[in-house]
Amino acid sequence: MVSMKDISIACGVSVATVSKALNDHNDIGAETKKYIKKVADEMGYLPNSMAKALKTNRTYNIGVLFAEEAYSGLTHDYYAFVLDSFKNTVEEKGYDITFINSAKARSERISYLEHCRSRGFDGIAIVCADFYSPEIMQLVRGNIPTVTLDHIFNNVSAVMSNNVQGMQDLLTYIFEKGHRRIAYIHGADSAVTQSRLSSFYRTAAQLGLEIPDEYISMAPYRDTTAAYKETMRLLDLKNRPTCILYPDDFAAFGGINAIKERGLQIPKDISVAGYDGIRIARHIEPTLTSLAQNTQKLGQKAGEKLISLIEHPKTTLIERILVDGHVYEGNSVADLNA
Amino acid sequence: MVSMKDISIACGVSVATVSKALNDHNDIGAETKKYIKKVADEMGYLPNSMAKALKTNRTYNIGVLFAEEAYSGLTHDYYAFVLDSFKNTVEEKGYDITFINSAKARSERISYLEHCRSRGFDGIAIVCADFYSPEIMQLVRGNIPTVTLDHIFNNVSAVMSNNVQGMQDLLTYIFEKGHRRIAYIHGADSAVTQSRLSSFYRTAAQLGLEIPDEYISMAPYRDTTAAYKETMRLLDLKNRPTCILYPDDFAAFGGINAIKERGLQIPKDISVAGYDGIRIARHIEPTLTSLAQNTQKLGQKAGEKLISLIEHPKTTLIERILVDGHVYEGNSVADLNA
DNA sequence: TAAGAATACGAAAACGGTTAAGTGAACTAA
DNA sequence: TTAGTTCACTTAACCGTTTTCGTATTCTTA
Repeated sequence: MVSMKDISIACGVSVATVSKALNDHNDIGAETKKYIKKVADEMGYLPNSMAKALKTNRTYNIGVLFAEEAYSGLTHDYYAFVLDSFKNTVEEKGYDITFINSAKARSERISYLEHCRSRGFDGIAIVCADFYSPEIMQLVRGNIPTVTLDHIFNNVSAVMSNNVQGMQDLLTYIFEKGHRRIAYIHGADSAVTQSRLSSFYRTAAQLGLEIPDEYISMAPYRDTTAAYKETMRLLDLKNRPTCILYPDDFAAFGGINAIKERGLQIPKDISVAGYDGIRIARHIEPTLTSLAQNTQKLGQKAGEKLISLIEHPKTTLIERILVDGHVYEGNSVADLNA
Repeated sequence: MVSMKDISIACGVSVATVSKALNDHNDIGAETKKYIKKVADEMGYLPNSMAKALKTNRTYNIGVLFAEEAYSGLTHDYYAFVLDSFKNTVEEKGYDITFINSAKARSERISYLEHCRSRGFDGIAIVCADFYSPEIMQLVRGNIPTVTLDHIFNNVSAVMSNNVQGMQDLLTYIFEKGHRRIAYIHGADSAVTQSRLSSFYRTAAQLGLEIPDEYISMAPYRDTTAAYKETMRLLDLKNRPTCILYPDDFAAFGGINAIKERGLQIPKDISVAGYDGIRIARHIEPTLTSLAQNTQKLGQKAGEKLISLIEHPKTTLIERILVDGHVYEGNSVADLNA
């Protein structure tokens, strides 16, 4: 690898001059600057990012935390899209992204925070994780610029999908299609679930909808089997709903299977709606009506906020950014007005 | 951040002693070593990875290249699973992974190779990319230990899913279910497509199957619309196939839609099979029979090979590793023997 | 024309580690 | 006793940058 020293020798100047020339300091003559840059280019010079980081305390590297459980991090449609967008946003600003982990084979395990400190990440994004674990708590208190997704900590910027608006829009859409008996199988307890559930009730009240208790139940996110069971239960009700909302699209597929197994047709006999708007749901019959998250914007906003926190720590405020989703209209919800 | 210097002062020894104590060199007394480690621990010492890398020329960081086109990199089930497995494998060995890109905002764009050199990656994995672009060519010739997935370059280790075995197993499975009129909609031209297609023909010959030309056609990978059209064409044939193979599971959904639209039932009236074995395909009806790639093993083998190349460059041979898949038996292929 | 300012560059320390070579003390062996 | 080892630790150079002070030269300006 050719270093500044090599260039300085080739140019007959000091390495200080080379450094300043390449960084466009203004105490270097225009001629010299041009010459040094030309030589650097010809010699194929590339800055050594470790050396630079060591000296400047800036790595231009962002740590991203993804749950380590399978089926929930990288391999989940929603998170993958958010990450992709986040990645593109920060890379455009000259940052790289590295996954945070706690492996560190050679000695004993280290904590997430220790990993981040050791790597000198300029900032970190917590995309999906067990937000209630002590390790995550330690991480967010570690004084590294941080942004979280879909979870709120004190004093930490967060980008959230607007679950209140989302559920409201979705329920209103279904209501306007003429449905009055609407069931909601919500996900396991969490801040996100709380938002959606309370928005569901509030919107229902505003619309003058009656929601019997038996219409509300729980199935964990992405659990097709549980959704299948709960759907069966709903179908057995004497006064069964005309539409069922699911925790997410994946779970909705479990429900759809139950419905088909009963010989019912969607949306003729019963309607269903999902949440997330994953890609595949638009390509299979029935195409699933769902609240599509704006994953592109979620990732972008998170990236922009984080970089702002890194580069302008004094003037960037800690805030919560809400990103609206929109109803993706498939053909799984019948229009009862027709 | 507490450094070795701080510890050396606290312990009344030189920083060299601290370094050697923490790295378990054997020219440090047992007592001293224990004491230094204890103090380091109490003071919350963490090694500065940039400083270490600068001196040792080892970053313990691996660059991973993912296609930058949407719908094909991170956000694709297959690649996401491979990456996840790769990530877990190398992290267990103390390596971190960082995405390779060519953004570098502040000055003009840099090439992938320049990015890797600048970051000092110990090794790189090319998971999915346009393997024929000049930038990738430059990258693989860059003399950084490299492993590619699903593509073969001279002098570069590659981990490949065994498409020959895969197609053979899948076709044989279908044959054994009694099917004799089998159509294959293959993907766009590529090394992978070539392998599968030639294996399809060879296996068919071995089984004594007659494959009319009209049974073979092309639809790009993951293109539901194209698969839909080709399926319609096949359904219109006077002597239509009893089973259709698709380029991948995603495309298969397009085909399934076409079949359902014709009022045909799967697998009663016609059978279908996919390729990849993506998760969602196991949760919707009909559950899709597909050749499931062993993404876990693909990622793991790639990780192990790469680390071996990094740590034992002399004794590790450049090779191609084939990873077998297996037939995932859904209920989309009818048993005609019954 | 001499003093002050501006210009263009260099010397050297520093960032936080690693490691080859050196050193003093205690220990061994003839 | 003494030279040679071994042990335990220190010195100092180095990795490739950045940046603070200098400083020598040229340019202003009174």
